[in-house]
Amino acid sequence: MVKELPKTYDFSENEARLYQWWWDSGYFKPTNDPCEPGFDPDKKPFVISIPPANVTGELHLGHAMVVALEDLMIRYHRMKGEPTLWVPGTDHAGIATQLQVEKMLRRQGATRRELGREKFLAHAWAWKEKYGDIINQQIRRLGASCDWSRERFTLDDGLSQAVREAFVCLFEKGWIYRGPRMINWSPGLQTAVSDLEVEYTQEPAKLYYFRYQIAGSDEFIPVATTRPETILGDTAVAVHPDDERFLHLVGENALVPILGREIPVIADDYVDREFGTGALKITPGHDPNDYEIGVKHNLAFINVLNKDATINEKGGPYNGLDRFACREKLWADMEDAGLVIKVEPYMMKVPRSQRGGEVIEPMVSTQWFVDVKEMATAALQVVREGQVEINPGRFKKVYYNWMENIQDWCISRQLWWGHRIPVWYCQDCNEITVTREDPEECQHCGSNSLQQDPDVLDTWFSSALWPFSTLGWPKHTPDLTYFYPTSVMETGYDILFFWVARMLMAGIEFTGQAPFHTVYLHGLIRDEHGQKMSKTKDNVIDPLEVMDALGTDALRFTLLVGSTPGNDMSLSIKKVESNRNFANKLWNAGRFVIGNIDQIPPHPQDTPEWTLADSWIWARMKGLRQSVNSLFEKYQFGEAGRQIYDFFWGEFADWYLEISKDQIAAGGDRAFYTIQTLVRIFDTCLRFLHPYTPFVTESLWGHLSSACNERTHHLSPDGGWEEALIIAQWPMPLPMEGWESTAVEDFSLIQEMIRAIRNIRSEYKVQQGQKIACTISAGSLKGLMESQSQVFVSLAGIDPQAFAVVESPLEPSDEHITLVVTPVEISLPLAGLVDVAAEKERLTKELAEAESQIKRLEKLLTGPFSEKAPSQVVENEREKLAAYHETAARIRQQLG
RNA sequence: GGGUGGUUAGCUCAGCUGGUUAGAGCGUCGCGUUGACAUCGCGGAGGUCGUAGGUUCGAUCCCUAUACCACCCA
Repeated sequence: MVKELPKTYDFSENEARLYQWWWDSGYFKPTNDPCEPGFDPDKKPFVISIPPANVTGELHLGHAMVVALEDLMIRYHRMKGEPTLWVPGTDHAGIATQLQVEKMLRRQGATRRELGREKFLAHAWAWKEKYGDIINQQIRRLGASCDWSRERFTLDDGLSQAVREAFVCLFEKGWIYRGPRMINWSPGLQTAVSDLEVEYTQEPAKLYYFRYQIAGSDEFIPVATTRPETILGDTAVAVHPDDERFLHLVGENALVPILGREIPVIADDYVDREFGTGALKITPGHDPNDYEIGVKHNLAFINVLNKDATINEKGGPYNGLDRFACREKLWADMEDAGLVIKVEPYMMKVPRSQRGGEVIEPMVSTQWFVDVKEMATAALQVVREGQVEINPGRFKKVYYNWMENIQDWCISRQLWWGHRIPVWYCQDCNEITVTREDPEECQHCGSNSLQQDPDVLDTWFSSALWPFSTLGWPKHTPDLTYFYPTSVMETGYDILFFWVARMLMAGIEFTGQAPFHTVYLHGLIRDEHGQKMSKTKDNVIDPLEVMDALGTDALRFTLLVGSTPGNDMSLSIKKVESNRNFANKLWNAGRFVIGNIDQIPPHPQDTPEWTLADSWIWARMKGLRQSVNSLFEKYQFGEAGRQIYDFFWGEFADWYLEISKDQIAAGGDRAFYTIQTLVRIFDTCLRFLHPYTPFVTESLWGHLSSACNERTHHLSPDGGWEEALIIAQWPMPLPMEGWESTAVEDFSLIQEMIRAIRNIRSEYKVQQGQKIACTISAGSLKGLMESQSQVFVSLAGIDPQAFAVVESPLEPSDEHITLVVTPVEISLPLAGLVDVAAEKERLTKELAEAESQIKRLEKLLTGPFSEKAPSQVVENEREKLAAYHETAARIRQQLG
């Protein structure tokens, strides 16, 4: 006897316990492990490396989406019996973590610079030790079935070695170089950032018009700029070569306002004659476009900014002023000097830091870069040739476009937290030494006065190696040999360039193989009105709060079923609530099934005589098995989940469960085979749902399997009950046997009839419990209808004493309501209730509808349709027409 | 400037190789609670699938143009 299950599903009681049990039982580890005895290298594994979360970060919905999708894939493949590995881990997140540690230090009254590098790093590690596991605990709460014994961190020794190896390899190939280039400088963070870390926002600004005086002349060139402070770094004035207004001035010198420095007037067709005044000031030191022109015309490069974006000594009287204060001051001075023409309001794209939002300054600075051209070509090729699939496919275009126009990657960061650049400068010969092991002496002159480059690498440099560095690369470990390349890379489309593209480049370069065969990209999660979630809008949904309130399963199901690949989704608590309800519905259906197991007779007396409902639900389940499996193969997890949901709730719970009550009450073989069917269908539902809602399904399945085991082996699935649902066999499609479509058609008719009766009961306000009489005119379907009498009695509230089936058509009568459900008619003698006029109207309306359909179909079938459309389609329409003819005839007869 | 996605019921979204009466959840309206489930059941209302053309026997779906929204790249 099974213990009584509570009336509502209590997720809080199950989640942590089940998770621990799964882990303790070793289910998260690959079944075929190259480090264990009995390993079979020929079995194909399914492998995912998790997108590493920021080690000091907190769980947000983006993580929840990643985990839900990846855990779904992992659990699905595990249930299919494949050796499955999901590698978890975290990222040191250079800037983010360093900022957090600095913030903490500031509260303690210390700064990074005061402490010095070593002490600061000690604090950072301490911080990581303290907070670094929070995110992993939160990921566990989502049910992530990753192999925690293989957890990695980007600053681990092994991964650091991988970074070192990768850097040295690229350096030796000549693809890593150091030099002054235009970069994006973040004054607040005091570091360079890559192009990808800069966002451009459209903002109202001003366009400043002023005079560029020509030296030794009264003439001037009017120029416009959005950033007057950069005037201090101007090294030319450019005009268009065809611009007759200024052509005579080319070759002359212009005077930089206030500073009085002389700079050349040059001609270049880069100048847009339509924009501003048609002439351009050139600041090669502080504008990417001007930089190009500066290189082309061999202009001087003047950097007028300090690292904190104050003006340096090149700015003369403005030395020490903040960039924006300088803008004001310089402009005021120019006004006094009579150089100002006008100021206009102007919308401009302002470059802002992706982190923090401060205005980024383009600046020439000496940094380390990777020349990625060759790697990009290779990474482009694997996608073009289909070795790597990107899903949804439209992102291929985006990927191509990016890869084809890729720029060199600035990889040095002026931070302390990260992988230090493995380059040593010799104090004696000025040569550099780049080695895999920390060098004792200069490779060139043997001197031991070496100084390591102070900078660290972009965090994405180590992330790019993630799929193989986590498996042991550069060592040839058993894990790397067996599990690499991995299978699917699942992540948000927002990091396609940041990460996916770079992993492909690095993977091919360092291992000779693309790191995965499939890229699956999900969308962003927005609030219920499609707005981006942000703290300022106060519309952030915290996944932890949602899990506390409604359960992990509800959140996961919502994320998985509410989204389509690559598309953003709107999330609302209401949606999660309705999926919490779904979990509860599952629970209660489970209570019913489990609670009935002890009603099953020990043995069947005979071979099964299936009822229509039995056959129908089994046929529908077979359809579901095919559909779900084919959808999973196409990564259509949302649609698959929806279909399982609909089947479970709309067909199994709403119909079969109700019918099963009578069939169980009948006892004997009827009860035996009904309970067997209930168990089998419910078991299959749990298996299908497990990747979506692992906790409630595992919990129920445990109760189900033990109840069945205690009762009889007749309830066991083929192969018996596994020890846990997480490792139970995934339901594969079953071959069709030919009887299925008839069962589905017949039962659909019964459903339609029952709905028609319920509808009329509702319209005529018949009390819920009141049984009514019913006569069915069934023609050749008399046998079928008689066999379903109990179904009508139970589901349509029919009085069993007054249920009759006749072959002949029904006589029209004012005492009865007649429902035409072709090919049958139902007569309900609602004594005293029948509103004759209303009935006439209802039937007339139905007739009109049928006639209009007849008209439409006749027109269709006499037209070119019947010749051009496939015969099956035409046949379907013919059958419909015939049915409408029949319906119309029956209604006409009733109308008299 | 180049590109991508979206526009379907009051709201949020499905609808995957074009098949002829377009689905769900939530909301809404009516009825209903002593044995699986009120975190529920039964029933109803609600959409000329952004607009205009085109292809086709047939278009929410394909093509062209266009409007609006969002995003990406420069």
